[in-house]
Amino acid sequence: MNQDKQQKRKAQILDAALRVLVQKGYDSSRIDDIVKESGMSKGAIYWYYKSKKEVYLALVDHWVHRYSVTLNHIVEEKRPAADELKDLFNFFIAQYESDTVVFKALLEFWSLAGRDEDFHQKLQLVYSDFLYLIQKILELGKKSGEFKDIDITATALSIMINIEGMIWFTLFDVNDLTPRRYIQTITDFILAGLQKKSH
Amino acid sequence: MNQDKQQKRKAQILDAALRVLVQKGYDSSRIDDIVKESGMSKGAIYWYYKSKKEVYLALVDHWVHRYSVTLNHIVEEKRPAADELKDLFNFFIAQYESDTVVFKALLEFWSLAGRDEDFHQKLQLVYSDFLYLIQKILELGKKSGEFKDIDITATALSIMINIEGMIWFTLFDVNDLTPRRYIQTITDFILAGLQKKSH
DNA sequence: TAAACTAGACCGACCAGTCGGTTTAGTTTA
DNA sequence: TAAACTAAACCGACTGGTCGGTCTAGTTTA
Repeated sequence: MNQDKQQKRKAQILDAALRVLVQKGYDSSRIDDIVKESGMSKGAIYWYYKSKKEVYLALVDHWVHRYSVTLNHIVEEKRPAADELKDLFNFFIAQYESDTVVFKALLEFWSLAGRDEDFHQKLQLVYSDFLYLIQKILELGKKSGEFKDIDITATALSIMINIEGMIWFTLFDVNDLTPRRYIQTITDFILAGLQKKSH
Repeated sequence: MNQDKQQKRKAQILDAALRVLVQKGYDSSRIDDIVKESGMSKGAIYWYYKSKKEVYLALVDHWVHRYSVTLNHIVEEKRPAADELKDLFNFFIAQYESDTVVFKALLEFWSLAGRDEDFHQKLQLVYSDFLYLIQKILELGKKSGEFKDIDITATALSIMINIEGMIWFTLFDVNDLTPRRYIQTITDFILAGLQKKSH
């Protein structure tokens, strides 16, 4: 069986695992749920992954890989820092509007990171990279004279937290506030705080 | 047995439940863990609460009640909106610095809200109230002419998300960034975005 | 024909909640 | 005031069910 087919099979398992994860949470998600959801057999799942935990660790990698391609692309081409930030926000809006399930899963992984060292290590790395990426944008804006002299680390974290905060919309209602309007508001807000007055 | 003793017993259970919750997560937390942690017997716990779920639902109420006293106090006395906001932030810094365990538990409750209707309803209410409180402060600042004409709902949510974002520090490391420095940075940031230029 | 499966029985560990019984604190009786 | 009584508070062994992971015996795919 070729690599492609194997990748498809793995993706089939991970897709099922993702759906199960957001419905039940990690601890209450059953291998048999993944069996049902994926349409594969228990044997097949244990053929590709050696344990339940391995499945979910692979799920993190799967999505990190998907996201990092686009994210790195945003920073690579040199443009005004403000535009790069906007692209970043827009990417996550688009992501949210096309499918909220990944955001829901994220919450579960945060929770897991708090009590499992393997998940903690993996996510620590993911977030270090993500923060580094935002910091690069901020530094760029600072060096080019586009941005004020702000605390880059703290600002980067705030930006990240506001993006991750979209999880909130998957959980609760806020009057008629949409993620799009939310992100647009905080984009304006953040840029107002960052940019030097141009007049 | 008098009310006081009963309340003490319940607090003893809830304290233990909180510690167990952050160590194991909801689904993997065992009644026997609470037994061990509280020094009480299984029978005693089931005497006060009819199920595991009831214990944790009571835990939410317990802390909501504790927090709401202070929070409402901050808004009650009429002072400049910026000062009220600062007090809000300072309250959560103090809270975090004295004990991070409640922040960790919060994450678990968010996760639970995503898959359990009872927890969802309870937290929806908690957050509606909290958002309402922040909105009141923002409206106050707007009416008094202290603040610009911002999107109150979206700004309130962003403030809340940045506060809740302190959870991040219980999970991961960011270079040498502390919650205090983080909150101070975003306080400046937010106030800069909100306040009218005073010169 | 070897790898990639399917179906599902099975094992051992684990655990929420129950229940029969005991203790404690307080009240009534004689 | 001491014995008898009562109900709340509490104890912990036990049960019925659950589930991750294994394994077997056969089938399909490339």
